[in-house]
Amino acid sequence: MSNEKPNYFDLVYQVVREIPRGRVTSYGTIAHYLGLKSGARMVGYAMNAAHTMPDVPAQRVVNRQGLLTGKAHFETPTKMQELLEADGVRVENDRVQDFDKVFWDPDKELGI
DNA sequence: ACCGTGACGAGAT
DNA sequence: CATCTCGCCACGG
Repeated sequence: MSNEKPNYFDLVYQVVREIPRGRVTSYGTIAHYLGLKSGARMVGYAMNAAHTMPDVPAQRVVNRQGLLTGKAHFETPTKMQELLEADGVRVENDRVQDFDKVFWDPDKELGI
């Protein structure tokens, strides 16, 4: 049944919108939450098109190391860091400080 | 219709 | 411990 194909892009946007201000998460975490074990790339690619979607704080999504790998895709290379700092997240040398403290886990926060 | 590429991650060597 | 390779889905050429 389920003739509908799972549109992961949309699912990713839904999750990203739930990220609270001052928190961040990783591509792989979102992917895992959606059931994609190794679909982290998909999440990143979805973010590439996120600028077409409103209310999608892509700056709150970083890689597993807490690095702002996608900063180059923002309006300006420093925009991502500025947005994060505006959220209250400390960023230094393109890396989120206290990453484990500001980390937002959907499995934990939203529940499974 | 086919192939390559892409804001990543985990496992293998 | 560092490096390499494969896998995941979608989209462009």
